[in-house]
Amino acid sequence: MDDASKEDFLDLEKFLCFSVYAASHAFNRIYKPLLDRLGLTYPQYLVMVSLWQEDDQSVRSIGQKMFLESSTLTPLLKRLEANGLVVRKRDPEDERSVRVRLSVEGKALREKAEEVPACILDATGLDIETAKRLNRDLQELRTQLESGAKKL
Amino acid sequence: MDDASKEDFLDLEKFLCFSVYAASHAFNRIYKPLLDRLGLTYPQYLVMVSLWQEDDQSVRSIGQKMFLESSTLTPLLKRLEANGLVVRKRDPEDERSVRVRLSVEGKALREKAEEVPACILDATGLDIETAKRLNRDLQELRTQLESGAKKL
DNA sequence: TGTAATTTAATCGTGTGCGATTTAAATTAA
DNA sequence: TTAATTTAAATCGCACACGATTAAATTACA
Repeated sequence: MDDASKEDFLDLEKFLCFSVYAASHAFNRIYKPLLDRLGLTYPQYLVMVSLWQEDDQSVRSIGQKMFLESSTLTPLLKRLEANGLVVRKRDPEDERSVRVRLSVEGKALREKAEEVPACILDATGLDIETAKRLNRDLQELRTQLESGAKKL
Repeated sequence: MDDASKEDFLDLEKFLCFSVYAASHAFNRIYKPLLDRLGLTYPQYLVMVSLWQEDDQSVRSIGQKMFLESSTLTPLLKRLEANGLVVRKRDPEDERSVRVRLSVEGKALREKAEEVPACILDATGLDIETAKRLNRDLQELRTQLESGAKKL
């Protein structure tokens, strides 16, 4: 590797991983004022979105969709429960599993949350098509990284 | 908004923010085994990359490049110092500022870290051109989000 | 000159995230 | 049927990440 390439490898701006990292934080920051009004954090909001799409999921199911461990989800779900948005209950069919259900308040919050995605899309400054393309590329990237993880 | 669009807005997979969020975690996970060998976490690695590119920076300077607050950086830098990779010292010219310098060990670690970016690029399964394009798109997105943040 | 405003790190509290371990329940094997 | 294995959550320790606040140094300016 020549010196120029070495410099390239050390230029933070050229790190794809860094761009993803920084963009993720930027999203977090832009969501914050909107989600504060709903009394949600960003990961909590994503869990609620998942539950609005499909109520009554197991912790495991939510974890698979969000790529999170129970060690992350359990405390988060407990906080949502403490805030009265969901109810956690062992599945009588399989006592290992915990079902997460929306409460009345949790369902009601959906109305207030409906304006959020449009606000965000607006803030990205992207047209729908570009957003969709970027979305696809990132999903592919994530899939690749997950399959690549085994080799390292 | 008709019902179909409403469903769209609730499909987690269609959330650009979620794709970024998930890809960011995926990067984190794939870096872990590589960085464990160097005794670094992922954010610590990014700080080291910044210092390898330009040694002797203030906390402020690192924060600006990485879009992080001192509340995040100070403990992280203290850990790097505890591990003998950097030295933190008040700037005699301006006592408000803290200069962060690589130690001999910190400089030496660069050799061992040189193989990392190639491993990662390989794991993304992307060719250089696609990686560069995605990188540019994400940088633009971040810039947009930052300027959009003021409006919300 | 002296006081107000600004800048820079650090500190604190809250909430993720993850790996390793633990506990309990369910499934499979012997 | 018991025993071994697997699975699902929860728990624990550690490391970010941020907002709010604080303390100290510097700068602005009246």
